Amino acid sequence: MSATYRDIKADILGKITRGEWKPGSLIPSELELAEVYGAARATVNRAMRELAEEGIIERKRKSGSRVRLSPLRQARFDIPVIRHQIEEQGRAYRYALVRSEVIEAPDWLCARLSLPGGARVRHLTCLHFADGTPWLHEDRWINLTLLPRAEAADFSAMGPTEWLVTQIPFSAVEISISATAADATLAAHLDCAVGEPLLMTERLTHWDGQTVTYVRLVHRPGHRMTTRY
Amino acid sequence: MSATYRDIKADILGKITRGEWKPGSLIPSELELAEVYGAARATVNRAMRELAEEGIIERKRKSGSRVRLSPLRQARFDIPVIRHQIEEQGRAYRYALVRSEVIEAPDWLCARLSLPGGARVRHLTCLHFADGTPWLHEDRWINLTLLPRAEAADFSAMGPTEWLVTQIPFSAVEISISATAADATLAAHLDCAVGEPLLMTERLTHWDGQTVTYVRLVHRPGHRMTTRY
DNA sequence: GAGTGGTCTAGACCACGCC
DNA sequence: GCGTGGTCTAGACCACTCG
Repeated sequence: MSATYRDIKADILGKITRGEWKPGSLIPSELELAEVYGAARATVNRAMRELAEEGIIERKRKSGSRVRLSPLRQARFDIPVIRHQIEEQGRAYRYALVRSEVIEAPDWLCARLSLPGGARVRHLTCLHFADGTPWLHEDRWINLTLLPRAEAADFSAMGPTEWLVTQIPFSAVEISISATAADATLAAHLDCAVGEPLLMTERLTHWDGQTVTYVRLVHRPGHRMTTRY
Repeated sequence: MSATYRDIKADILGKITRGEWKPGSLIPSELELAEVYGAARATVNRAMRELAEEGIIERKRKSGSRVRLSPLRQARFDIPVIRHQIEEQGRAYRYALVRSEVIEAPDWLCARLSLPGGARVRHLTCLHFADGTPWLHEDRWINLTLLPRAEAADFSAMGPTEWLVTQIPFSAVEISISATAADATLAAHLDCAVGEPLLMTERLTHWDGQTVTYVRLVHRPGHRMTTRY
């Protein structure tokens, strides 16, 4: 009798995946579908809206809704808390602080963070292990002008990522993924050969228009980021 | 007077980013917020639902909604159509078919695609250029058992990706990102040194429970995937 | 049991975008 | 203009879950 928005969404998605409604073709209007399914228009609207958000259909006022030609626009990757990611695999997590210093930001960092020359930053190098083998190398820079508390904080037991989420309420983030070659330091820390290709994630965290912290995470050799949709 | 769900969402997000509502703390119920904002509960519900989808808050029946402790769960990356990605930069797109063959799937491919031994596949190697410089190397395998039309298709002018979207209505996809080292072939095609670290995207496309196609996209040296949220 | 979110309805008005 | 999606409302019932 009463179709839920999930039923309707699944049914429409079925018609698309089975090829009954082909890419580029027009889908009946919300009013028509509401009648077909015996539901309110708001219910049909929610089903269609979610399909649009997922990149399966395109909607335009007056012209109606169409099945998208290229079936997708975006992929979502989970950003795990490192400790959880490792523990979910049933492996033991261990954290180690390798190096900690307070310095004047080098030029490349000033450029990256839009900092004035001579700004002081805390620079940390940390390692994350899974069952004793290196999992992730973390190079973290914290802007002390914006977060002076970071100068005195103790990162020997708690990693900077975990500490930072307790300090910064919420923030705009820019994430970048690329490939890099292991230099001597990375090779030693990640237990791999110099020159080995490694997956690198960089994150810039903004707050109130300024950059609070920059982190460069280099994953163990062979690491993959995977997602389904 | 009348607050839209966008207004409400922005206002709540503001309270969270400004630290008025701290991570872990309880947010007023929908009913209370509806009164505060002078809106219907459905309107508040939509604002809160979207904040939950974006990983900003957590909701549970009876216990209510809380600001998440770790402010995020996922990042979205746009999956561009290569041609568009290049043309949006104001650069000229060019496609080239490097190699095409129909073969029995090698063992590693059978394993990856859950194919029976001896299954025939079409294997294509293509290059995508931006302003004449190599942008992306594409290694594509198409399961001919599921898509026999692919055997006769001509990929000299149209890339397999563009052709496939016209053939497969919609599909489940698995995406994987990793770092790889350039071998001699890749180095020649992408005009870089052997051993250079390169970002690789792999995609498995399923249809009706079976794998239709597998593609390995290797990006030009220094390529970054970037997103904000 | 009772509070909270999850969803549906019927109706309404608005905004965009073709014609 | 007018059709389509975008959103809001007021009210309702249900489902989960905590005490």
